[in-house]
Amino acid sequence: MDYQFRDIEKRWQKFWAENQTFKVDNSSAKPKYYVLDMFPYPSGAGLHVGHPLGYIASDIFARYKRLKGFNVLHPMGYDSFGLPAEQYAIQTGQHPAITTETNINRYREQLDNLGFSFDWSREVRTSDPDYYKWTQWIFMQLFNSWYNLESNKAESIDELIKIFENSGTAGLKAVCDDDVCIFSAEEWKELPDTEKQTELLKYRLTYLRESTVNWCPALGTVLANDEVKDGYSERGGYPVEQKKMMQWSMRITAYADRLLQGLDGIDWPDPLKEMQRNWIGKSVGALVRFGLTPGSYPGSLSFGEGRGEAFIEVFTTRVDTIYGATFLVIAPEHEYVAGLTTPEQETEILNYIDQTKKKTELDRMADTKTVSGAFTGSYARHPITNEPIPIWIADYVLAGYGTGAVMAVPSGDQRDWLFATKFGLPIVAISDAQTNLDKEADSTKEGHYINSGIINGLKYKEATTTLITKLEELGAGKAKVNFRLRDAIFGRQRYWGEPVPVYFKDGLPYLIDREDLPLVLPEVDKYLPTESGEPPLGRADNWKYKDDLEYELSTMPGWAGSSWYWYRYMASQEDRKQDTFAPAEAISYWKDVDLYIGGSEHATGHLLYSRFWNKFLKDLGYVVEEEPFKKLINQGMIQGRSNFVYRIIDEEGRGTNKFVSNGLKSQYTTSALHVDVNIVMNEILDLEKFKAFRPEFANAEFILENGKYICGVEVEKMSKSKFNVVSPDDIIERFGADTLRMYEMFLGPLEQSKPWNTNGIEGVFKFLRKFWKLFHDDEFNFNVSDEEPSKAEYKALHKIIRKVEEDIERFSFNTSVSSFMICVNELTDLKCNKRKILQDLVIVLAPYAPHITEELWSLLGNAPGKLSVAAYPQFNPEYLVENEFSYPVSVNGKTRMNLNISLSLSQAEVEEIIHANEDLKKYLEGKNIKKIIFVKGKIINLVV
RNA sequence: GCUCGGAUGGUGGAACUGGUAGACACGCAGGACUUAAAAUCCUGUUCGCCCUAAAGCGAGUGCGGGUUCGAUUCCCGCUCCGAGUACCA
Repeated sequence: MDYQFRDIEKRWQKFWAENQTFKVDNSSAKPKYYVLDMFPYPSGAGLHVGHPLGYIASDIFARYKRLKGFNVLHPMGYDSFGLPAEQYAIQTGQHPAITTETNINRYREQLDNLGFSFDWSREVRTSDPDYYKWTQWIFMQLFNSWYNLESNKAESIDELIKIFENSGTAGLKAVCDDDVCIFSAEEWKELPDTEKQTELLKYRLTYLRESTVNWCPALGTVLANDEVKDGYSERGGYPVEQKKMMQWSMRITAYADRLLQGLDGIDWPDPLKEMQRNWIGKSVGALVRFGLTPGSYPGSLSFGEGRGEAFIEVFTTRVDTIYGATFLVIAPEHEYVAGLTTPEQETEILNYIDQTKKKTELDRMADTKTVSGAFTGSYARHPITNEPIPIWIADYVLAGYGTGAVMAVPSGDQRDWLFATKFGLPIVAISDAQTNLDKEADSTKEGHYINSGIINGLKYKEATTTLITKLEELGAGKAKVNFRLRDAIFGRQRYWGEPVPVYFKDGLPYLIDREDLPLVLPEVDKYLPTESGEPPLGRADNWKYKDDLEYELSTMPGWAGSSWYWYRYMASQEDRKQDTFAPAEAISYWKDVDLYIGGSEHATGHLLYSRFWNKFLKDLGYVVEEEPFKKLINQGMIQGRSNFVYRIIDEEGRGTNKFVSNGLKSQYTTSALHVDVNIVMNEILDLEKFKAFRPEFANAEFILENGKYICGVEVEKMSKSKFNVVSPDDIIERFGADTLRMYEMFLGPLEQSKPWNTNGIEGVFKFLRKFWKLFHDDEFNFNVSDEEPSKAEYKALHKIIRKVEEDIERFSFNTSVSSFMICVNELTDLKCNKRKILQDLVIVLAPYAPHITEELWSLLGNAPGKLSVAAYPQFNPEYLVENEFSYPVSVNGKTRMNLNISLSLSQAEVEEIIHANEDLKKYLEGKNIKKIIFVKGKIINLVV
């Protein structure tokens, strides 16, 4: 029989499922290897051909590692909470759980058709109560923890209470809110319980606090920073505004430094690490206080009382430029603005604030060129020179970063320079290396300081340390590290997410008892906010803890369930009966993910949150590794490739039913129409299928070139409306899963983005048929010989054994597909049907094309299903040893001819051959050979 | 603006530490088999020059320069495309 891929693939997929071929144990004499894919959100559209790219790569890797003798954990699951199912529920009333279930079944079918070697017994679904029980449990651990900067890790809140009881806040180094109280042990003990709880909330790693959030009215929920793109929601593209709300947050900032440092030790793509570094945004600098002498401003600022004079605190990364600070700028939202504004300036300031408020986030971003601001009328004192410094407000200073106030150094900072120039403020040079100050600012760190009091004549490094010491002496400043990273908002006013396991008493949040987990999502009549604007959970009947206390109505964000899921996979079905998210033995066996494959769009979301939760769980001793994902590969995005037909437009500008081929379209007035890519092959339109594509095309006429209708091409996002979605199901139906797997790899480097193009898939299909043919005679009878292979046959085999090893280890899957083709072409030419060659070749190819190789493996008489645990053949370099090499001989770097020369010869002997060679003479034309470059096994180059 | 990628035939791409540029495949052209088509197989296919072929010559990895016996690969300067990020003090 010819290669019957449909029958073979179905049969082996069934065999693997029935025999649980890829089920893995949590213990083994073999070394462990954990290969993980980013689990999908099961969307209603199903998988398109771009989705499996990463899964195919990871499956090849997992299968290869099994052959190499590893105990491989390779699981799959679903990130099944999310907005689309809920939006669908709002429109149709269908419960999101039902939609999700349907979509998951469809995904599963599609994944099964690709022949992946997942251990499905370990599947997880984040929306499953047995799973989100543990998401809620982790939330509870975070609530019960604080971050101790002394030990530099998270500790139990009970420890903090003990500290308060023993010594109050004295000497405490903790990550906490800015407004924590200072108290002694005695004062603490005197506090009523509600106040104790209020205070503790300021330390908890997940906490409730009034904060400015990204509110999306259209979605009716808050969004995290990474879910907002250019002022619009990432999902749906709705406008997002800033709003103050009581919100659950995660104190990820406590881990900022560890998240930054951890990047150095992990094998991730550099651009991705760089994105995380930028997102964390560490800047090293100083906090400096500019004093406000009582009477120098009109308002009565109460903030300084009892603690010395009032001051404005600024953050700067260039404390060395402090002598160049000629004014201060504070954000329009800064809390002192009202207190600092003099009566004369009041109108101007109020106008300016008004103006700023009207600007949307987007305007503010787009319009970075216009300089605007207003003078408060008040002055602060320079901390070192005591000179009076005017205080301005301007919207280029952001309330949310640093202290919301900056010292403006117009000679060293371009924005400050523009501001000073516009408003006529002084620009003072501070370095002898500064040039062109009348044209622009110069932020150089070179040169020696001038006009700079105690640092005159010094260079950058000494100046900085000198100043910080001085400021500390004066009590006017200190070194400070600032991060751009904000705490992560954790609540969503949505239905389809994990309920927060919290109830309220006297307005304060308390955790439910652990025994009451999971807190199961209640039924609601509608998936919309309540009439009073409460989240959908407010609609649930009797949604009260112990029938009495109000539950939290927000649910958790999409990233909650995905921030720890790789640990749940470590728990087998048996393990999941235990009362733990994963047994300690399983965690200490699997430890971490050795290889993680997924898209780079998760750089500042999932991949950062996961690292945060992992570090937290490590602090508490539940997991063993500081970093969860040792090696990470970003697969490229597969874009769509749209095809177009060109409809001719008549004189009146109406579309006709006549279509012109791409090459001739310039001779007519046309409009381009998307045409379904599935009826186009190699840009040639299938005319009959086109006529059937839509009723109005049934009588379409065509103007052809060379008898064919050639379509236009453009690269766009893959989407239904562009008719460029290619489904893996169709490809598998036509060519089989093995062909699809190999073709997706053959398309190009894994990490590179590329448009999907079905042109060329036949090359891979032909390859598999040729491979099948090696094992069969012309009548397709299985025909394998036990004869001893020739040297050439061994050579072909061992070349591929080594090549595939090298390629897989460096994730270069496309090149090994080429090499397989070369190998099969060679063996076909050699008419090789020797078992000793073919059996090993079956093993080497198995990770790429698992179905056809399983079939041939059992046809060769081996135990069915044991291919996946066969041993990868041992590479023997002896078969590749050559004693002659065809040297390219070049003259002045230009290759002229090839010469077969024994590899054992020395340079002197080779030179002799060169000098004696007649054919070379014509290239020399009497010129003298100055030098002969000879690289053994590579090249001979004559310099003349 | 800043950061990070990338640019090689008609197309996808290969060339791993500087050593024969264009592997492998698609497409295209021609041929064999066939009544015909499909399938399969064979030959050619970077561009230019030479009537054609063989042979040969010249150019050639976005552009300009450099290092080197030798550069797709290393260095400097630019152009274009893509991604991320943005008054971050």
